[in-house]
Amino acid sequence: MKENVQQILAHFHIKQFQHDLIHWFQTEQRDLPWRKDKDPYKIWVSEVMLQQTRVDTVIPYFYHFIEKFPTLDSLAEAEEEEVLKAWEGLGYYSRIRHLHEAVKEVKEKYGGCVPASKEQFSSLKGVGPYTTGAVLSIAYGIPEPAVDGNVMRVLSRIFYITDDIAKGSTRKKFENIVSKIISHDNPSDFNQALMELGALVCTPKNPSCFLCPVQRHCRAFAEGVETELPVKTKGKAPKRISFRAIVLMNKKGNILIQKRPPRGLLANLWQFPNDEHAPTRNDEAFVKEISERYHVVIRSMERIGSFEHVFSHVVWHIEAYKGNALELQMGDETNKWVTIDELKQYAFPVIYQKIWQAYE
DNA sequence: TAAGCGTGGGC
DNA sequence: TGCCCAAGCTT
Repeated sequence: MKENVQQILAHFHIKQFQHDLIHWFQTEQRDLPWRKDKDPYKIWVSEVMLQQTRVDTVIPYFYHFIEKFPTLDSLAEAEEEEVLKAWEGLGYYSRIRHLHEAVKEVKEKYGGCVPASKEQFSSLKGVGPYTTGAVLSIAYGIPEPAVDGNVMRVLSRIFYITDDIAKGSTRKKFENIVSKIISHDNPSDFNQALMELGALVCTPKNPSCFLCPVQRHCRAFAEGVETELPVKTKGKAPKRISFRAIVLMNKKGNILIQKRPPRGLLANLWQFPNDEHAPTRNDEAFVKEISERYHVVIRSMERIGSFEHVFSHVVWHIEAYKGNALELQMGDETNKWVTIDELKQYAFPVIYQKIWQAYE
């Protein structure tokens, strides 16, 4: 039997909760680079970077990205290749492709000013319900819910909610609750405080309830069940895929690289020749496959290592080689022979960076 | 609705 | 070590 929102909020001291939470945030919040001003563009960039990504990982990327693209217009005018390079290593690369497309639209349609309209902003590429609420509340002070994993964890404990947070439909229930309890005087600090509390105090494991500013409002703490919340079902085990890759050098000392397709895993990033699409069973078949697909003659080949890389939904096992080759065709848009120096301009996924390190 | 989509850190 | 995770969105 699930309670409705009205029942959940019965006897809940909203004003007191808002004050306890916001006061704590204003005292204890971390000094983070995207909190230095309320520039909607910078807030937006930070929110996209922070999707499924830790604060400590994001900080150096944020500094570098904002230095390189200090304004929305500068990002809108940048080349895709350069933008992707600034995202190299952050993961979930569709985020930056969508952000790039979105800022171009903002430049064209809204003169480079991030729209404060929920309808307009949320229609942009890569902007979902969370990002909409986060940017509108933090940058513009608009009282919209910004429900992420932190908020669902915190509120599942505060209100003893046992819905499975792995289900998409559960987020709406929390948005409904937040829209009832959000501070209209300070929606920015309220939303950020819920997330900050989840990151610093109301953590997934071993929550620090003894120093929680809203302990007196928490049903889970009162019942002693905080470590059993939130309820979250597990995903299925990732598939394993094995294939080979090879770093090829021609007589001029150039390296062959290939741009990945514009959709799917690691879209638009660069890689070394491989047989991912049709894994071969032995060296002979591998040489034949690479020769035909990449229009090269492989003159020598040597194994340089074995690599495993775990993605969210798949595990790659790569046998890596290096070799010398003759090129039979000039390069094109997706297959290029580049100098070792030029390699640095192209964005590679981490697994191929590791293979390059083994080659060097 | 659920799968696809990265990476690095913590325990 | 092998899991779980971290400020989600798209299809």
